[in-house]
Amino acid sequence: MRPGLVTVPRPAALSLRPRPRRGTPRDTRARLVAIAAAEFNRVGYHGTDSNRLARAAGYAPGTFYKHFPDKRAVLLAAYEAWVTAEWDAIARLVRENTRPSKVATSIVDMVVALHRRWRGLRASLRVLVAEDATGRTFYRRQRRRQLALIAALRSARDRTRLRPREDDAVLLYTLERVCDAIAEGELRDLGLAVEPTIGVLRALVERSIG
Amino acid sequence: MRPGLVTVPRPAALSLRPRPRRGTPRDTRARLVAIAAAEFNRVGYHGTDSNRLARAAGYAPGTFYKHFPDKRAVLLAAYEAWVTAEWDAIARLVRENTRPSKVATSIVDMVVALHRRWRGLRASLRVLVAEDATGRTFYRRQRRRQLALIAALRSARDRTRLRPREDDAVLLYTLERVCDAIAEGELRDLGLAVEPTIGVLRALVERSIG
Amino acid sequence: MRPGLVTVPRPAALSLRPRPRRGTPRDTRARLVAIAAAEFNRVGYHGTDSNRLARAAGYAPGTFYKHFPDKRAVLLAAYEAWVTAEWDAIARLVRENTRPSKVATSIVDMVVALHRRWRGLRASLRVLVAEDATGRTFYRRQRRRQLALIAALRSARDRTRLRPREDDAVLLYTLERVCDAIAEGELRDLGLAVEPTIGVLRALVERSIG
Amino acid sequence: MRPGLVTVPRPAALSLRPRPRRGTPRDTRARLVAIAAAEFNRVGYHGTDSNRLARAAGYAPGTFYKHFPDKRAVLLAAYEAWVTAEWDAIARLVRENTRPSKVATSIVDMVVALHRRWRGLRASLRVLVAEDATGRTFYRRQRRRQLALIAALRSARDRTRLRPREDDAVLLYTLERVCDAIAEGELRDLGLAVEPTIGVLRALVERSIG
DNA sequence: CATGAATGAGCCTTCATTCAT
DNA sequence: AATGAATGAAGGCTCATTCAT
Repeated sequence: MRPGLVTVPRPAALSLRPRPRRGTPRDTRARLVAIAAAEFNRVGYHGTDSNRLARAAGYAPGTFYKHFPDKRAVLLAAYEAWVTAEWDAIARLVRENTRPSKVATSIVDMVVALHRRWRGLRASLRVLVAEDATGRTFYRRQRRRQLALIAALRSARDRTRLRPREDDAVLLYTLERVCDAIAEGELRDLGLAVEPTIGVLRALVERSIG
Repeated sequence: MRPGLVTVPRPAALSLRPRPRRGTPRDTRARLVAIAAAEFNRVGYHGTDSNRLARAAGYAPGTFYKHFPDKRAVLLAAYEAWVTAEWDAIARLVRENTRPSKVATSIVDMVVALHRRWRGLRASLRVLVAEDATGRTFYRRQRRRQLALIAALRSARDRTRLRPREDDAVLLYTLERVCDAIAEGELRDLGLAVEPTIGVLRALVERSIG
Repeated sequence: MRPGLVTVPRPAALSLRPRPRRGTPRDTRARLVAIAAAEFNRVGYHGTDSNRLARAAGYAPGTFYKHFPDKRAVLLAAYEAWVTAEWDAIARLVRENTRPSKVATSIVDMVVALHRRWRGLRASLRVLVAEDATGRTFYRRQRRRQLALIAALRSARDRTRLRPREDDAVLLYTLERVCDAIAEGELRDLGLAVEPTIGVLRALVERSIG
Repeated sequence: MRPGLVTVPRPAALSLRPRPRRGTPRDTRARLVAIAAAEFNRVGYHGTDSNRLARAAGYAPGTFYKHFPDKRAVLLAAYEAWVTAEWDAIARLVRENTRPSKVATSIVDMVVALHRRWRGLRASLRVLVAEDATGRTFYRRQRRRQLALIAALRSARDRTRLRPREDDAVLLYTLERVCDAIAEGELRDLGLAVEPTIGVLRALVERSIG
């Protein structure tokens, strides 16, 4: 299954224009976010031109700025949708499986797949985090959510053992960084095998969950 | 001791001018790299403009382009100096200590310190890696060097045990990412304690070395 | 009658601003081309800077680049308008007159007048032809059009005699080069009389048409 | 025989350096002019960088400006050498032949060959003429010399018939322009045959001389 | 709600020229 | 005579953003 980021509403009626012009603000906004995710993913934050982005979504430049205060804002919206999708999926996997090793495997596999699919979007966000205070703040809020989620996931399984939250954070960073490296092709360029590396990650996650 | 990145040669003779007008290309280049490192560190890659950078180093814009083909090139030069300095320091620590736990501690402390001092420079490089193919290639070459270094360090201590290089890579990524998080203040924002996190890193490194 | 190159549309409504802020792209483009023609004519290709050009037309620099991919493109547009205007005029003269000597005289007079008026624009194009492959291609396309036009003009008058196209080309080059010399004041500097020279041209053209 | 523009003195002694550093001002100047001719011919006036030019001749940038007030001056020097060489050759041909048709043929052939060989240098001069008053003045002085030479050549053969100098000028312009067209490949792009065109030129020259 | 023409600050880069050695 | 490090004015082009319609 191709991991979709944002669901774009289909136009009710057919028209010659690529996209319907009038619509609810919600739909317009969703379309812009979806296109933005694809564009950032494809050419990066600075490689994405807000005018082109609007046109690609079937709108004029001005329309874009009616829905977002600035270019940064769409990236944050797109990224937030991405994080939400990722963690919904993870939560689902946890719910649907009981065996820790199975859970760990499917989580790592999914995270790798998502990072592969959205590596450009993630890189764009990293750029924003590096350059922009707002981006930074946003990013940390996401992290806090993730940390809370992890804690919740584990406490649902095992109420007695109390791992320090610092361990969770380190695991989170490791998972993220290594999956990025896999997605970017860094491992291959380093002459390293991907499967064993994924195996290392699975072991780490399993130990954390188990 | 504040870890310095590049040593700028002092002018041999005193002069009324703020900077010597003529010097060896080596010195000029070194000055430009030093200033560039500081500027990138302070305001990031896109926040640094090549004219200001040259002026800050005491030169005219054209001088900059006599020494570097473009803005990207100074960042790579500055970053390379940084990496070299970091790994020289690590190698020194390894050489000077015998007890694994002591080595691990001093390595982690030093890496944390360097990441703290040069967090903006590192972020700049990350931006370039995200946006530019040359930056990417350069980055991976650095990584390969690091991996080779790690392998060399360990084989010097223990020839029998063969850890897969994949483990080293994961450790490297973890160390880097977590140190960046510490340097950027992410941990604090997450309500996590820095010391225990550093403790986790020390343990990881020690296990890898020991 | 002063030969005009491009007619710039007047704004429909009066406004306090020196220029209308919004207009159809067609009008804006036409204004830019008209100003560009005048600027290139006045200070040459390298003497014209795109920002000043835009300002002279009442626009900001960015507006220029919304209408032309680069500076070269306006020159080509302006020159094309010029060539078209010139040959429309020539075709009109041919249509309106029957006596070959009359036709030859008015053609030469007009060409001299146009070259005088637009000598700087022509010189700018020559610079581009000398320096730029695209300029060269463009120039030759114009030439082909001219050659085709000449052939058409003559065949309309005299179907039997077949002059080789090489003769037409030589005539074209001669006419162009000598008119440029007149326009640039070369003849005067050479101590030559303009009228007799024009007489030579008339004779050549008449022989070609007759 | 490859038409040479400027004869460069050979270094008296062998050395590891590409060129001897010290020499008479005359030699240095000649070397610079020779290299400049080649560079302008290859990449045009604006495409030639005075620093590179100096280096190509084996000197430092400053040396160039010790011998020429500016970049323009070398172009003029190189072009003057070219014109002199061309007209020396023409004068020689006239002296060596008696039959007008033979003279005309060899003149046209040689002019075509020279224009082919030095088309870039000629184009560079045209650029300067278009953009620079000094270049213009210089160019006209050359023309005056040519006109005087033509008059001298003819009067040596035929003292009775007095062709107006205007005719000579028109012939000169035609010859020049058409040879440039041949050299630049314009004719080929126009689908015209070169040989017949050269034939037209020969006929014109012969009629003028005869 | 949507449009899209217009904005303009900003940035990188070039290259002819100088001058202290 | 030659050097070559340094200069700095200049200019082409981008793109996030605005605002009148």
